[in-house]
Amino acid sequence: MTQLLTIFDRLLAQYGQRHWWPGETPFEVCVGAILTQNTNWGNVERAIANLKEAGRLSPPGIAQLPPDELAALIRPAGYFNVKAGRLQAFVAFILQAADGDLDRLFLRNWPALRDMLLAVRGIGPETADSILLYAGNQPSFVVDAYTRRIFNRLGLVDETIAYEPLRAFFMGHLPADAQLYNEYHALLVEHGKQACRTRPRCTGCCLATLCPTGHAAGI
DNA sequence: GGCCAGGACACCA
DNA sequence: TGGTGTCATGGC
Repeated sequence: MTQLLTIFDRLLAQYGQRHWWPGETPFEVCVGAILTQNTNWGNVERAIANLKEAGRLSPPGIAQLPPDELAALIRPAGYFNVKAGRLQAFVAFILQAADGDLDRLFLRNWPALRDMLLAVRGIGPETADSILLYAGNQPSFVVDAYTRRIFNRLGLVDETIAYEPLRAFFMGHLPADAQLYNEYHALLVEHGKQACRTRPRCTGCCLATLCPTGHAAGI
């Protein structure tokens, strides 16, 4: 608990509040969560802009669009055929489960809703947790490639740790606080982009003195 | 021109 | 259960 909060405090001091997730509405956050799968966020922004311009950034707007037309709109996000199917599976789910009303959807018990989201084709654990946390404000911690890389370098987890145990590591050591989870994941992404991608070890960054590999070895 | 980016899934052993 | 291939664009 203390160590995880120390890391959080240092990241917050370094980068400040991130005000995540970028998106004007909860639905836009959900769409972004699907489109950003293994994809640079800048490309996702182009795709979302296309959907907005076409007046299709809504559950019925996406549900009623022919798959090839939807794919053409989201083309900049990459994997456009795959993601078109995933977006339509997601909107079919929320239309069926809550008549397309996300506020209503998030009234459900969130662990049960997580299982329902995971059953939707194309919604894996990271996407489900991003939707729950950033669109639904539910305390479901999001872990990603940056999280695994950073905490492996800190010597706290194995680099091959699977998604669920890594998520459980955080949720077992932190209070169930959606605002804390929100900021923590956003800070980890920022740190991953700025520091951990450009340095082989976390020397010279705000976490250096906590890093047994980089700091102690002086790499 | 190669690598990477806020994954998920099918297939195989 | 774990490893590998596939999906694809755009920035650096």
